[in-house]
Amino acid sequence: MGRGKIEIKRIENATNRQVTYSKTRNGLFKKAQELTVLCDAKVSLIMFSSTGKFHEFISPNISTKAFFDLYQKTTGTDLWSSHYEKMQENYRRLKEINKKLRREIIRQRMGGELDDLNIKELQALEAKMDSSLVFVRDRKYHVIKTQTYTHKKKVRNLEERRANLVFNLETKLDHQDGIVDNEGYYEAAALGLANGASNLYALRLYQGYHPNLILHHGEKYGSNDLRHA
Amino acid sequence: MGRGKIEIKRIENATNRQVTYSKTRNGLFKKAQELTVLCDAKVSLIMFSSTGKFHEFISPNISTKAFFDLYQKTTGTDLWSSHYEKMQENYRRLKEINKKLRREIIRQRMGGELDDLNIKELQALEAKMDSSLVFVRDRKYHVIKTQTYTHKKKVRNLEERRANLVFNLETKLDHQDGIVDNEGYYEAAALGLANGASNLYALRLYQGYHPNLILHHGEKYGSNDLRHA
DNA sequence: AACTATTTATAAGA
DNA sequence: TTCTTATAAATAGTT
Repeated sequence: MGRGKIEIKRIENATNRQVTYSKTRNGLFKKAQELTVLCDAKVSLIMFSSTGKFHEFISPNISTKAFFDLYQKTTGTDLWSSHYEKMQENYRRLKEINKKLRREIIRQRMGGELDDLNIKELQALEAKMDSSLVFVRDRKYHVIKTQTYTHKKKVRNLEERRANLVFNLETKLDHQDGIVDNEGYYEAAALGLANGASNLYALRLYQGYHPNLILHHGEKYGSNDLRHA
Repeated sequence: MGRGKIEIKRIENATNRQVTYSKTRNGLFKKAQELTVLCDAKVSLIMFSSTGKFHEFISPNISTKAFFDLYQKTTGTDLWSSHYEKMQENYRRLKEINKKLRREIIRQRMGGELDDLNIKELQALEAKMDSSLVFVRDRKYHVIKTQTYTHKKKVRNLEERRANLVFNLETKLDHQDGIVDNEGYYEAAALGLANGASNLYALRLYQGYHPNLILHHGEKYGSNDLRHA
């Protein structure tokens, strides 16, 4: 509107463009202000000219921050998310470091940083460590005891099984006489029961500690029940 | 502008207000759009009606996020800071918890959570604690030794000083003969040097541990130099 | 939502 | 930039 009508396209003349920007900007601000008052609305109007100049209007009944919060709440968008993510990434990283430190603390802190402690603190620390050590030792002995007991139980189980199998085999052989001699021997060998081999296994098992090893040997007996011993 | 001029104040009639809001909003959007094209500007226009209805225009040559980033960069304000602060507060809080946990770990972890460790881990932990305990004990003994040495030094110092004072007093008495007998005795008593009292002090000091106690007694000798012993 | 009389905004010129 | 002014554009009140 004015002396002549203009086409809505970029004004190439920089001066004209600047003038039009200035005029229209004022018009917009005035209208925004009117809208705020007349209609009790909240308006945020921000603009940057082609030369980067910045102008802003915001309704006086709200702060910029509150306006943006309202904007986000209304639109459901989260303009902070990228910032959040960066911080959370940082947060996770530091959390991981802390986790590592926690582990390291147990192993190394005892040896260092004692210089800051006075005699009382040192005595308290010593007492606490002493009693903690008792806990650790108790636990260790308990584990060893349990493990030994379990091993003994397994061995007992194996020996019983061996005895049964030997008994069965002998009974079988007794009943079948010499008819299946070779088969009988083959079976006994396959089961690891021929001669004193089984006793050797039992001895080893008693000395060994690793349960998996036991099970591995146990499987040679063809008995899955051992897994639950 | 229209059939009649209106005063720029809140329109009380809700329907009229809504109509005016709608018309003016469209006008604003049109102008914002024109400004964007004619002047190659970046415009953000956001508004909320009195009933909370939301409408937005943003120049197509920029995203909302980029616009806000530009806004912050230009204005120097940081709309994220409050969010940052909340997170940082949370962060600080968790850091404090971690700090406490770290201390607690040293004191309590040894006694608990041992159930998850196997025999090898227990043995390693026992060994580590054992050697750590040696460190603590060494440190404790070192502190005790240093403290004892310091005490001995102080006592030696006190004894030297006492000897000097006694010597000076005797010299004084010798030179002044019986003229100031009473004064001399008074002075000696005030200084805590009469008869064997000073020896008792020295003995106590040697047995005591608290430096302040020593200084307190030392002050009775009227010598501030003892503070630096 | 349209109409339109009237007000308001502004293009061009100074 | 600002002022002026002719003219375009927006819109208050009405239908």
